[in-house]
Amino acid sequence: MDIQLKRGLLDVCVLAAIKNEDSYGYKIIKDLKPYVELSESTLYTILKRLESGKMLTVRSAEHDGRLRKYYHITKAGLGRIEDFKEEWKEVITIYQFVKKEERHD
Amino acid sequence: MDIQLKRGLLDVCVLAAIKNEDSYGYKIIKDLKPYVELSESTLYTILKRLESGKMLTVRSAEHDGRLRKYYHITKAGLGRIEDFKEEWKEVITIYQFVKKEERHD
DNA sequence: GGTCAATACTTCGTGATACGATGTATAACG
DNA sequence: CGTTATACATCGTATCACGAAGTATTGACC
Repeated sequence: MDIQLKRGLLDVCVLAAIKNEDSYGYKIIKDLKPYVELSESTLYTILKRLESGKMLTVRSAEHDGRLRKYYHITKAGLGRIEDFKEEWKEVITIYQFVKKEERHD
Repeated sequence: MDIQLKRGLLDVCVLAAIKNEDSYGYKIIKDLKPYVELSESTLYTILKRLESGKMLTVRSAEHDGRLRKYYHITKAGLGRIEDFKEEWKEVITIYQFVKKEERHD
């Protein structure tokens, strides 16, 4: 999938992935795989961005002797998803414009 | 509208704007305004990118003593729009994932 | 017990790109 | 004659997704 097209989607996807249940990096990637593929470097960049934007909080926990960082969505994070859904209406309008411009010859 | 969300849309919008009729910079911006706002610097960057990608061809013409550059879509440009429509199916899947992850409490 | 895949997180550098700022030049309007 | 609209161009910057590379542990296979 085109990178540019993903850009507006990834942040919200990650938020959606932790919305119902706290999750951690590796699991987020696997959960999103059927919908969007993203590399580890991309994910961790996103998680840091979302954290500094107070869209989520982090909690470290040990699991089988290995460290795991669990991410928990905040009110702002939930708000971000709602904003996205609003903006989606504009996106649909744009898509319709692109589709509409058909040559009927 | 969120810049990131626009990123995958702008190129195709510009192509759609010249699809049925050759157009020029200033007119493209005005035609797109109801759907997406984009600045002149952005547009001319896009037009150059699309030109070097052979998505369109350019032709200079005088209009009322002023220079105008008319842009004409190529086969590749039309193909780009079709590819976009295909990719859109994936985008819809992603959107549905984001929407689906609702908390039902 | 040694090798390898899977799990899990981190850092660095790079290329793509939307935008504001700024500039040039002409036409139209009052 | 000043202002607005038309029309195109360039430069620098910030944001961002990604590949590459690295660290470290667990578990399976032979």
